[in-house]
Amino acid sequence: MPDTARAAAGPTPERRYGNRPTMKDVAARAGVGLKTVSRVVNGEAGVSPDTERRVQESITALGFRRNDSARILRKGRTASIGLVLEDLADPFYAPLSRAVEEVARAHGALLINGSSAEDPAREQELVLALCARRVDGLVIVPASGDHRYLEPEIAAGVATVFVDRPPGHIEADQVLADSFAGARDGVAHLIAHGHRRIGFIGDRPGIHTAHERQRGYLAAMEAAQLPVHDGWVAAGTTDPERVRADAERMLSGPDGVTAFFAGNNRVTVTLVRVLAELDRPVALVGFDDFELADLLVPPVTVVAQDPAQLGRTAAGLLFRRLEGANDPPRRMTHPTRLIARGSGELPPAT
Amino acid sequence: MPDTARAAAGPTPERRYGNRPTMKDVAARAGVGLKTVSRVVNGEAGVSPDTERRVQESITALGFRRNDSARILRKGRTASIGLVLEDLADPFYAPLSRAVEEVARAHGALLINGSSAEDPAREQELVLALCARRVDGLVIVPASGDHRYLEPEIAAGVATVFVDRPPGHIEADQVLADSFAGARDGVAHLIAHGHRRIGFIGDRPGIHTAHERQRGYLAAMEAAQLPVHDGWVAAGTTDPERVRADAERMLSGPDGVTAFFAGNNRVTVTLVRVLAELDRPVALVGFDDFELADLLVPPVTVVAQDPAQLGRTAAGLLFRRLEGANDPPRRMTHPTRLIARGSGELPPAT
DNA sequence: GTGAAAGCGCTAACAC
DNA sequence: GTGTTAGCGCTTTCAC
Repeated sequence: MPDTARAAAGPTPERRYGNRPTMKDVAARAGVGLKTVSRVVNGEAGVSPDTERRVQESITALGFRRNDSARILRKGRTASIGLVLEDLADPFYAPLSRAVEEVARAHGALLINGSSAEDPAREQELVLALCARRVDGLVIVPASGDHRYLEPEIAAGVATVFVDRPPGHIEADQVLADSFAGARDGVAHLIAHGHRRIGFIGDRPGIHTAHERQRGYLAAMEAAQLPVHDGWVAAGTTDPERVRADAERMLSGPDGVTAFFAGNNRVTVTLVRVLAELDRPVALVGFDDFELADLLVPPVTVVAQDPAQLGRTAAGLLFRRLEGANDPPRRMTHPTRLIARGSGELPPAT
Repeated sequence: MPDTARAAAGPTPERRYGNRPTMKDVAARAGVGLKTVSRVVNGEAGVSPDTERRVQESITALGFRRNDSARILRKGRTASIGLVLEDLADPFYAPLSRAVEEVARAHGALLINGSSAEDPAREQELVLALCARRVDGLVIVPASGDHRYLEPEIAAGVATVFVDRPPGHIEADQVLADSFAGARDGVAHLIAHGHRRIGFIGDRPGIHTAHERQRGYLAAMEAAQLPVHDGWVAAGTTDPERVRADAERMLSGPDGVTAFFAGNNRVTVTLVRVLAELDRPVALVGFDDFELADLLVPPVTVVAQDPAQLGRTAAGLLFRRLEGANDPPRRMTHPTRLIARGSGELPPAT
């Protein structure tokens, strides 16, 4: 009985991957050696046209597809990178993720991604799972403040780039927006339009960007020699209930604030809702641009950053590393841009 | 020279994965057998506390992390699923993607995803790359109309679920929203508010959902015995310029439309912009809900579907298959929900 | 131009 | 409890 028949007939041995044919099967059916199949599959030279045809026929007939798991094991490169961020569905991170994907694609790599849900333990679990898969590199939007768990991985050669927020307690490439300057300029913009009592509502101050934006707010107030009352700064979750309660508190009383600076897009949206219910105009500048901001009434003035650009830069840096660049870790800071649309130019209510 | 020393010293052989230690290295350093290390790493029983401690120490010292590529090769399961959709960053698909991720996570699987950019060739390329990685299953939002290329993969046991749009020329599980009924009811809503000249602007009719929604529009008009002029139906890319041009054409002249039904969220948003520039009110109902729809002026009436729910259902179906369910492929249709907010209840301008 | 043999790092099966 | 062996499906090396 020739090999060809043996491969096709008989009691099929329990095979893995739902009984997929292997190169060996293809070789047997085509009556060639294993290596020849490998050559054809990988488009290597040194196969006669006739042999190649026979192998191709065998591949099609058997429905063969190369098993990249085995290939990866042998080659040591997975041609995949990992992306861990807070929430894939967040309108800020979705374009970042998409940009990373495009860069990966341009380099022939697949993207594995996961949402940390702002939970440090989950971030670590995801990152280490990706390392176990031997992704070639990682792009991380940190949820955790301590990344020493990554030291063995980085030492072992996993390229790592942090984006949007810096890593904790380790040195690594990072791509950030200038949160401090952005917030400072946004608040200065409100001050320039006559506001003296300005509230700041931000995300949890443990988050680097949130902290920086709060610093920016304080810097602008101080630069204008304006006092900041205790109740004017609120930081916590971006839960709408919390934001609403803080906003309403800041607005109450004769000394209520006449303007808000919102620390991120979720806070901004909640504030838009709160302010829409008031009978007096209250100014608003928000950090992060968002879709339809220009269609609201009044249109919302924002400090915009470009998430897709952050993602592109981070992924670019990552692939530079993968191609061998080994200069010291660098921090790249992207500027923000104030977009005046109306809500930030409202004068203080009298 | 004992094994321990041999592993640690001497001219390090060129190893892969950036010179990562293997179980063999861990075993040598701990002075135990390979299988014992495997047991400890995988939390299997049958290791004495003392041995376990030694192995753990060795793991930490060496910075060992199990190579899942090798594990996958051996076990035949990758504990990962693939998701291919149009655009990860689209506000409709991002929550779908996130929902699939959550279900995957609950089943201990990672998610590899890719954007097809509505390009059939790119969809196929991505899907086959995922199959080569031997993902356990696939969730696909089709860009292509012909999925026969998947036949060998499905035959080989790759579980596949289509979501948002049905597959072409193959049988497979599918999870859809009821586009036809949703559009029909949305248009009937406009008719109920007195409109007789209603324009439909949709996505390319080659897309299943776009086609169904157009059918729904026509069905509602016919049910009300309303004529549909040639110029009242426009289908094409969701490019804002195209949508704007079509809308302006439909609005012009004494017999211009008094209301629009928009085929998806991108069209809706462009129409909101166009209508905001007019000096007369024009009614609008859009397919797909979107953030801030309730804050626009007027608030936008929509036919809502729940993308996260679609994703959850699809992923749930996928894991049912992975757990062995082999009943015939099924189609699950989710109902849509009309949310009246104002723009769809405007009467026809006189 | 082609193929045989070794081995990537792990787990399964079985021995001790 | 612990270790040895074989082999997952591929690529690498080297011989023909």
